[in-house]
Amino acid sequence: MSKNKKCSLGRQKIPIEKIPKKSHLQVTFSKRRSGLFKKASELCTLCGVEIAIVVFSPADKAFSFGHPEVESLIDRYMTRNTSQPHESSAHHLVEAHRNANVRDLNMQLTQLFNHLEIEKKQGEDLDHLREARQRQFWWENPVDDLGLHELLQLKGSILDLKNHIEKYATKFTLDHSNTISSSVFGLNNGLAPLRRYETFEDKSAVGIDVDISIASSLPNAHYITFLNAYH
Amino acid sequence: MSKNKKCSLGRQKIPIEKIPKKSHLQVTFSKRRSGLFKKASELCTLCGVEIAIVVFSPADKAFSFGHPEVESLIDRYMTRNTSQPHESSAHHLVEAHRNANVRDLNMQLTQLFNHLEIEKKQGEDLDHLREARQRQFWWENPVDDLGLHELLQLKGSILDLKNHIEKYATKFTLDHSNTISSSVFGLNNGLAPLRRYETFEDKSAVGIDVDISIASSLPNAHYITFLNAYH
DNA sequence: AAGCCTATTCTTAGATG
DNA sequence: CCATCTAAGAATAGGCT
Repeated sequence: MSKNKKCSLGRQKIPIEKIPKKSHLQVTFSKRRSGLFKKASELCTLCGVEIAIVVFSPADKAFSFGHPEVESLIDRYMTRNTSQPHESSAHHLVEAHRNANVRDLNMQLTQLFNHLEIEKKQGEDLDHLREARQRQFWWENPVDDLGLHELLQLKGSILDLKNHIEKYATKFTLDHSNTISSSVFGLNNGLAPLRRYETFEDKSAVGIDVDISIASSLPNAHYITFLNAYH
Repeated sequence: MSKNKKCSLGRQKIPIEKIPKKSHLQVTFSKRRSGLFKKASELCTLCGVEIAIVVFSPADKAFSFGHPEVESLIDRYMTRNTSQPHESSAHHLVEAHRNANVRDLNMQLTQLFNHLEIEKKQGEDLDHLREARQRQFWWENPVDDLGLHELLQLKGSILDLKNHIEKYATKFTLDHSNTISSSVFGLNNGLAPLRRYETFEDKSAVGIDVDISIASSLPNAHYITFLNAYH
């Protein structure tokens, strides 16, 4: 509580551009981040809306705000946003920065450009998805769509699999009463005891398994199943 | 430009609680949303950080702001956040609302409670993941870990599959020169022509496919593959 | 880094076009 | 719905602790 002279000039106007001084930047980041989260919180209560914010600091540290919770909102966003054109993002970006200065306009441009790329990528992904489906059920296609080569390959794979299984079946009968602890999986990292395997009740379910087996081996299988899960 | 009297009382203080009047709420939502996005934009440029915001209106309409883009930031958040405890979210929630009123404190409580549930769910999910892995490769387990029942079921499934394939192979030889257009898939919605199937070059790859086939049919397979893709 | 202070700038409630 | 005006209220830069 120093009461000498005017100890502060009060708030100074600063240009909206990258703050050069690092210590200064850190303080501003902290203060404005709090402000942002507070504004978000107020918007939540005032208007009864749901908001998720994710911030990555320059040091790549993650900060987040979410009401009711970040994850569920992200899920909701992904479901609708990855499957249909997101007019809202582009539209409201524009409306949000109606009075924006040149720097903000630049950022809008960047974002719109990114959106373009995303849309393009989405289109390609849809193509890949279709391609993958095609491959996934290719052996259910009308046979005249398949070459002899493919059918021979399929037969070979199935024979391989049959041999694989028969090997284990044989081993089972020979090796019936042996007890070796199963350390085959490197997954049990002491977090919890592996639960014992539960029997398959439904044989037909196993049959269905085999039907979709080939999808799992596609190079982009992870992405495809991700899309499936969120569509 | 009415210059009669004092035409405006200026800004009035409003309590931070749900606005009852709907038209009023809509205006406030629009204004404050713009303000929030502007603040976010300024924080981006001032501190060189990356921010994603997702807002769901009461009418469940989605608005978003993102620099550089919402999706990539969400991905980054998910990768690190779903695999390790998110101290930042809880911690900074508290710090952000240091001067919060009772309502805000309530919201914090809600969020922390949600976090608890998420952590619990995460733990359960990890368990399920391990369980699923166990099932996924169950037929690669040492045979003494499998019951006779399971081995018989597996044999049955494989025979089914073999018959399935042989049916198509037979159809192929009988039906060789026939040409039916393949409208088997309801997926080609006029967006792009379906690309022709490309031949499998590697027979061993098909063998591997079958190895992981059973995973795709688990009830929670989508979730599992999602986790795989994002870890 | 976290809190406080203060002068100043920024945001926005309410009314109006 | 969108823009504008006004003045009160809120946020915050800079400084200090």
